[in-house]
Amino acid sequence: MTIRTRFAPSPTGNVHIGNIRAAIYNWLFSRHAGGEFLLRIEDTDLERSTPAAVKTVLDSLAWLGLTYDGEPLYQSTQRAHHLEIAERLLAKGAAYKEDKGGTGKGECIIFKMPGTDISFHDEVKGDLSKKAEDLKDFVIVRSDGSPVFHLGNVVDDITMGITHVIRGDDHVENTFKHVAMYQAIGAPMPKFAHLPMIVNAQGKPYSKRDGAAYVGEFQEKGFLPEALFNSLALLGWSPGEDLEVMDRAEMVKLFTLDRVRSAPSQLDMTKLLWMNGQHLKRRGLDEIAAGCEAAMRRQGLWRDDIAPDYFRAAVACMGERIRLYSDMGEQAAFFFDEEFPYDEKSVKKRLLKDGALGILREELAALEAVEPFTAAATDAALHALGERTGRQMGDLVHPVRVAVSGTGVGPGLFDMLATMGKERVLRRIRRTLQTYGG
RNA sequence: GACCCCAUCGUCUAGAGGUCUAGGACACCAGGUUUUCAUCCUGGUAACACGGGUUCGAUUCCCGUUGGGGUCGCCA
Repeated sequence: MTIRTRFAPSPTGNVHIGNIRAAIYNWLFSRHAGGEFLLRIEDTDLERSTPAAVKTVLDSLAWLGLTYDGEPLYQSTQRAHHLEIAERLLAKGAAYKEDKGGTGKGECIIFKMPGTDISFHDEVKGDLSKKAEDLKDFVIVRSDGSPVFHLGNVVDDITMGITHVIRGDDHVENTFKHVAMYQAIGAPMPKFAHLPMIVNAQGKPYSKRDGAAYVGEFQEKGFLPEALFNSLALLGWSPGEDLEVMDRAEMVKLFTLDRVRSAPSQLDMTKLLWMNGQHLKRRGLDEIAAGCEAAMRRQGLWRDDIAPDYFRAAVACMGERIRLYSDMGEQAAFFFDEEFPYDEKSVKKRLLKDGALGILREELAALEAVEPFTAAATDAALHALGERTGRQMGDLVHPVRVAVSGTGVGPGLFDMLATMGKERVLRRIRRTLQTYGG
């Protein structure tokens, strides 16, 4: 029998990380078993389930590389079938009609619980059971004739041939109802696995107030999909042997449900950031440059006059200082903008002290003579100047750094100078001298 | 409130009765490398919620307490 799992989101316009984590586990589990991973769009709430909302789901899956088999099943197309099953349950006496009053008007169809205790084996939580008196009958078809979640969910899982239902912890209580339905319908029972919630520092369900809660937000911030994937997979699952940084293939190979924990866990943004850096290292310069460019466009920092080669060189120069694509725009915009701002503190500390401007003038002269303008050559020139004047390298390096970048922190100075090129460097130093030198 | 579930360093976790003076990672602290920052290297601080059992022996098994979470819709 082929293992078949599914992801069954109801499109609301946002895909929560807890939800996508469930998708990741379903995907990992089926790919590990050589089975299928199906997609079902639970779009019965027509108001919220707009084409745009569906697209958000599809985009999130695609971004994370969660490929699904076959075409997505839209639940709204199954309505007739749902109602047919409801009729059959009615005929069997497993359901009954009643006017419960209250919200609805008229009769609805109610599923009759069997009156016995119900138990099932959860693949991560173990044996779960509930007493008959704690189980209540529930509506499966509203008085307006529309099927309720429980009916559609179970019937669709049966028609799709789902063998493993892997979903969030918030569904455990529903599962007792679902188990009863499978029995009443006479369909083979899938295996169930309930995943712990992702919570915030207060132990409450993780929400966007805790940083970012939707897949799209992480994408916008410039996170790598494989880093989010890796981090989310590790929230509740561990392959053992102290393995942490993995690509999808490694996780597929190692993933098993019995190594999934049943305690809720917090998402730590700092560790996610570290994870992102780890995965960034595995990417090539071209990919990183492309990601940084996309991020800068989103940040409104991209300029069409940035030469591709210069951009790549600047990204390479920043090296591992880039942990997030958005870092390029936030930390290294000075590479491309001649109107870069000067950091006040750095100016005070490095330019307006102890004759620093005088040193900068000498350095300008020394750099003017450097040809070709390589990192090694500028390095040598400033070292020579240092020897000649008996100054520490620190006294020489900092004024130049602030003069060409406006900030006291950044890549290694000589690499940065070589990357910027002689013309740009000299121009910036001259302008700085004019601005602050009087 | 009722029912169900959960409980190892600040965080994510390893640990499936002795191998645990509890291991790893992030974060943090100290030192080193570096012109700055980041990276990198070395070292360090830091946890089995509590109380009872079971056992020769419990982080590991059982019960209770405490704490936390989930569910109690003609939402999904």
